[in-house]
Amino acid sequence: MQLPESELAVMDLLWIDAPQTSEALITQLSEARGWQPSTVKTLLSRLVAKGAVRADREGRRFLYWPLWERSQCVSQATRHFLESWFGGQLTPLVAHLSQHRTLRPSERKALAKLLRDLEGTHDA
Amino acid sequence: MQLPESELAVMDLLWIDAPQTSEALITQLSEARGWQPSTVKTLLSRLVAKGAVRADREGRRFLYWPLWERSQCVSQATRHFLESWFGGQLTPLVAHLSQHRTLRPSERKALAKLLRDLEGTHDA
DNA sequence: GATCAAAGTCTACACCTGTAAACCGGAATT
DNA sequence: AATTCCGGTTTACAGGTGTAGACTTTGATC
Repeated sequence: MQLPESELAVMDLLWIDAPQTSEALITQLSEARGWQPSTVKTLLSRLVAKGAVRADREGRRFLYWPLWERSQCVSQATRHFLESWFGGQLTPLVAHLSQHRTLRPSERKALAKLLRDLEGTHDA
Repeated sequence: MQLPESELAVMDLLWIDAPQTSEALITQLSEARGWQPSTVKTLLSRLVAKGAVRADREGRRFLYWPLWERSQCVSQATRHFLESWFGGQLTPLVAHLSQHRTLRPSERKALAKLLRDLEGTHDA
């Protein structure tokens, strides 16, 4: 469930659209990150090896599907991040951001709205 | 400004209280993480090497001070994390947390209050 | 059927990280 | 002065990560 940076780049593409051929992934990542085809192939192998991606043979090539769900990975990464820096709490993170001007007013408003919406939706 | 997990553990102690001797750090980390004295020494060396910590000779031993500011490191780590998973935005993170029941009501309330407070404090 | 090209597998290699033992120099103690 | 002990420096070593070349296989083409 742990995804290093470069493997994440591959997963991100598969989460946007699946299945995809290595060719498609190579094209996108070559452009977006300047990676060589080999690099992408290696990453795909590693992802398949760790069970994050499934490779279905389709004729001569493979079709790659993400097996790990994005939301799962996000949860994991988020938990880890908050744990490491904010005692596992979200509030201190927001406090930090606001203290450092990193929380733009638009974001603050969006957040406030989101919280207002939640207030009703969720149970007490 | 990048701090791997284990070095962060050392910094966390120095951010709580500085300066500290290696002995003090070793004691705490031996207890908290089960690390051998050598491990802590290695981490201190690495931190000094990368300029995150200063070692001031005091008689036979050193006193260690954090040079990197916690808030700086937090900002860096946060930016990186949000960038990696949420397109650099905070709102999607909160949305994710709320969708996955990871946002306890108490946290939600604390957050709402924080945002209300900010509303006045900050400029338009 | 021989050949080519593309997709996949193996090998590589340097750097980072976690974890720690070995060693060394000087201060404290006997 | 000899010995011990403690803090600091060096060396170690395996596993993960970024990045990619070399080699292999297999369908496609001449």
